[in-house]
Amino acid sequence: MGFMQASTEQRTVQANLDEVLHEKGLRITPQRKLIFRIITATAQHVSAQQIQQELEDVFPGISLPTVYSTLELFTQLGVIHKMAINDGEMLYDTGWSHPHAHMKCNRCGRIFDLDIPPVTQQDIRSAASEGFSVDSGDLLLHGLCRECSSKADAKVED
Amino acid sequence: MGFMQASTEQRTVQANLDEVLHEKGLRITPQRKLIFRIITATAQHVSAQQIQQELEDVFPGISLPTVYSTLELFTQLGVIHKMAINDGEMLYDTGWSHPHAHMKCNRCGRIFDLDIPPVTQQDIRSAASEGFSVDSGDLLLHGLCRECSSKADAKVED
DNA sequence: CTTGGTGCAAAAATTTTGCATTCAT
DNA sequence: ATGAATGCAAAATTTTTGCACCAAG
Repeated sequence: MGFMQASTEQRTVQANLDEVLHEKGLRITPQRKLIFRIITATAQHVSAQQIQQELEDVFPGISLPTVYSTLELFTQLGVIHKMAINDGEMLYDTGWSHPHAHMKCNRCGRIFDLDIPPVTQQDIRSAASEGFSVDSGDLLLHGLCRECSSKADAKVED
Repeated sequence: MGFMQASTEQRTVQANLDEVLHEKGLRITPQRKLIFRIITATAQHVSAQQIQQELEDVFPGISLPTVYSTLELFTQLGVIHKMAINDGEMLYDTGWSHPHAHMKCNRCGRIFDLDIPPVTQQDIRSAASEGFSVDSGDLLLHGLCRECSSKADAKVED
């Protein structure tokens, strides 16, 4: 449970990835480093497609299967967090960013990060009382973002 | 726990659907009634495929597109609640069941209902302070269910 | 009757799998 | 050198779309 800032600690974070990979006897490939860098550099969560799109700029020729396998690896290593928010699309966050909830705007469809703890100690205790041991959790709020709230009769733009 | 009995309240709920449909000038078709009945009769959330599978037993020949369009209609009418929990799969709950969180077991993959309010007043206030107006929300906890907790070295069975 | 809903088939979109090639160690 | 990771293509899944037919109001 060590949280760190995304920008200033970038080097540390990158080192952390190398360390984790090395510990597990996994290879430190440029693809893995780049994919990880994109995720950590992005303030908000990203989708697999977004990652592949950004990769095209700096490292053309990376395939989606590689992106997916890397994301799956990172998820299992615990360095990123995977969640189903958009309809059939998985989104990815840094695993050691401080816990936050997500907000999906019903009008524009965008997803925002909210500085709200998604899981409370109360949640964990309540779940435990029903026999569940909680490891992590995602809170997705639905409603209207600031922009869409102000223009009450806006249309869907995404 | 906390859910309506399939038989006692079923009529009321069913009447509620008819009412909503009638109010909006929408047709009350046997497919819609059946799909709705399945969702309300199911203690837990269901997927589109589960619904279609159950439909096959009592009303063979219902197509998945019909299931989806009906689910989408119900969602927009507010009589059911749609959420992305399983990887690329949407799950559906009754819209007027009392709010509850969901728990996904990392081992067996099953999803359980938890008697925990997914969204707190604090969440709503916090979101409002950032300019968001919250309409609803989903809380998905990850961890181990009771069964999988007890048998520590169990395998994935779903 | 008339409009809207259903069913079928095919398309779209996201994620997964298999295998030959390449590269990190 | 060697075995794991990548890239490509194709498959698997879930969801959406278009059109002809049928049924609810």
